[in-house]
Formats: sequence, C-alpha cells, structure tokens
Amino acid sequence: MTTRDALLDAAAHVIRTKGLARATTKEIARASGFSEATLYKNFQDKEELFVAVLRERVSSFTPLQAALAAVPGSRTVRENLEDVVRAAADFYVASFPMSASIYAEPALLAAHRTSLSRRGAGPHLAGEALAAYVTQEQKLGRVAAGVEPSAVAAILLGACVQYGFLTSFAGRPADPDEINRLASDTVGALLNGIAA
Amino acid sequence: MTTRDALLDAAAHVIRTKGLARATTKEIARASGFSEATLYKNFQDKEELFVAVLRERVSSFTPLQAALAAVPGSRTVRENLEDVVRAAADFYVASFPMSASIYAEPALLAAHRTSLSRRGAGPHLAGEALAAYVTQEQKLGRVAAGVEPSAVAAILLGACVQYGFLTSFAGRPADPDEINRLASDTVGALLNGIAA
DNA sequence: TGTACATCAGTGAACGCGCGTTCACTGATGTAC
DNA sequence: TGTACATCAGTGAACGCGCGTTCACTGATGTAC
Repeated sequence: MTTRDALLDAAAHVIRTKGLARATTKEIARASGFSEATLYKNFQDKEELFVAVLRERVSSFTPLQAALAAVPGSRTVRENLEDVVRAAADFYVASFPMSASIYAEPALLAAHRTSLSRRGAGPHLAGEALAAYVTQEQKLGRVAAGVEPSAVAAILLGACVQYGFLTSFAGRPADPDEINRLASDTVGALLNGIAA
Repeated sequence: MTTRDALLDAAAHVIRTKGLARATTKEIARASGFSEATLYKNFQDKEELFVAVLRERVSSFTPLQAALAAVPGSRTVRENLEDVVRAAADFYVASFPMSASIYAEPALLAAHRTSLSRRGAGPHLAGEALAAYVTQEQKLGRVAAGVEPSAVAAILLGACVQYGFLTSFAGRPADPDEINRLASDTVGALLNGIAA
C-alpha cells in the first residue's frame, strides 16, 4: 500500500468516526502513522485530500449496477427491483453521513461537484441506470407502457435515500430485516398500485 | 424582535449562506449587529445556539401537515397525495442543506437528537402522519386494503428527500414545474401500479 | 568492490491565524425616599 | 422633583488553543565510475 493510500484510508476513517468537522490534518496524520508534513508532500492542501477521499473512498454505485446487471427480461421484475432496493439501501446507509457532511462546507461541495462532472460521474447516475432498466422492461412488455421510468427510479431510490437519512439520524445501524421489508413493501405497492 | 431572535435569525442566515463550517461566532455576531459577547450573554455556548437554531429556525413539517389536513375522504386520493408531494418537495429542498450539515458534527447531531426527542419530535413524524392518512383512506375504501401504509409514506416522502438531495447537490434551486411533474408522475405510478 | 554523490520519502518543530470564550467595563433605565 | 443607588443589555479588547501549513533537516537507497 502506498503512503498516499494509507493517508486516504486514514482520512476516510477519521471522517467516518469523528465527523468531517473533526477530521483535522493532525488527526488524519496520527491515524495514518505518518507526519502532517508527509500529508502535504502527497496532497497540495486539505481540500485536495478530501476531494480525493470523496472520489476514491466513498464506494460508488457498483453494487447497484451489479444488481441491475440482472439483464432486463431475466427472472421477474419484482425480484430484480427488490434486489435493487436492497443494494441501494445498503449503499445509502453506508454513504449518507459522509455525503451529507459535505453540505457543511460549500467550497468542498463545489470542488467535489467539479471533480465528479469532469469524470462524467454524479449521484444522478443511479437514477438514470434504474430508469434505463425500466425502459427496457417496458419494451419487453413486463412493465406497463404508460409509466414514467424516471418516476419509478425516484420512488425506489428515494425510499432508500430516506431510509439512509433516517437511520443515520437516529444513530441506528442498517437492519437487514428492515431492509427486506422495505424492499418487498415498496416494490409490492408499486407493482400492484394502491388504488382501491 | 428580541436580541435572542436577532441572533437566531443571523445564525440561520449565516449557516444557509456560508455553510455550517463557516458559521463562526464572529460571523454570526457581525450579521446580527451585536457583539460576540452579547451572543454569549444569550446562549451558554455555540452548541446551544446551534441547537436552538435547529429547533426554532428550521421550518417544521407544518406545510406537510397542512396538506394532510385535507381530511381523509375529501377530494380524490390522487389530489391529496399530489399536494403532499408538492409540499414535501418544497420543504426538503429548503431544509436539506442545513439538515445534512449536521452529519459533519456528530456532537451537534447528538444534541439535536436529544432536543427533538425530549419534545417528541423528529424527522420520522412526517412519514407517520402520511401513513396515518393512508390508513384512514383504506378504512374508507379509497386505498387498496393490502397496501402497507408505511410503504406509501416511504415511497412518496423518499422521492421528495431525494429530490432535495439532488437539487442541493447540483446547486440548483427548486423548480415548480419539475416538482409538479414529480408529483403527478410518482403519484400516478403509485396509484395504478407499474405491472404490465 | 569502494567511494562520492544525487535522490527522495519522511520528519520535528515551528509559524501565523482565526477560532470560541471571557473579562472588566459603560451607559441607559428603573426605583426608593 | 432631585438624588443616590441598583439593575441590566451590551461592548472592546484580549485570552489561550488548535488549526492548516511550511521550513530546514535526516537517513536510507540508488547510481556512476
């Protein structure tokens, strides 16, 4: 492992355990086992370190994309969507506190936004991937034609984001049973509709 | 307006415009027109000020509850739910950055949590209120019996939370047209179901 | 193989700055007689 | 009404501290001949 990786790991760990506001260069250096001076040999300043952490240490949507890799037409729509909800709920619970922290520092948010858009990345991609899946299923006749795919994405991912928000707020860890229920209840209501 | 109110307004304004991390006692004092010493005459320390801001200056769910006040059985379920989505989307767009900031300072989050629970308040109440409305409509036969009310709440409020998250992240303001579309698309998909 | 030098990852100690907080004070207003 | 004192909202200036950052330095490793 390179020194740079050790510093990134240490920074991510400190941010997660003490919060962004308490993630000082001294604290990160101590956690990494290197000196603060070494931190500045590897990163131009603290902001560059943080942007690198956000880019390289906040797990991306790969688990969700893996769940979607169950190609359209395979299994049932219900099974596929429930898998998506489970993966997304885990993902948002894990990443919500760190992603949310960024709103405390608008300069960091702006830098992160720039960094993401330069790579064509961003939090909207998850919704687009899910909407694309729904569109495919519509073409295959497994989802009703009148449905707006982006609405399905907003509904399912929204429920997961909110679950991440609420559990983090309450200081509770993710509960697999709760997540299973969330997946079957939301997908169930959405598939059949709630109209009497 | 009391001095205390002026300080709370100033603090809320600074947090919203410069971010929680840049909301220093000096900055807040300057924005209020009073001295830092006066700030400390009115609040024991910075944390007490911030908890008071969160309690007294982050608008609560009253708009959502007003939307729900359209009592069960009145108008159509579709109209009622679309009103809820519109109110909730506005609310989360406005409050997301400040609510999210709090994850940067775990000590402040814990203090806020304590403050809320002492008053029986908290972010889960919106979902419970919406679920209660759905339960009533079920009893009136206007919503299918098999539906889990909390799933409907998770779906609709989740979509709104996520909308707040994405617009704040992108630095875009809330767009009324977008919100109207969100309301009609999500409620539409949910009412009729998406199964082919 | 030995020697002289270059490179480079890493450091201890210090820097200035802005932070949250406190101090001793002022001056306007109220009150007792 | 006048006077002496108490109260109290508000302040300017300073405090120590921990922050992000930089400096001059060390010592291990590689390289030329």
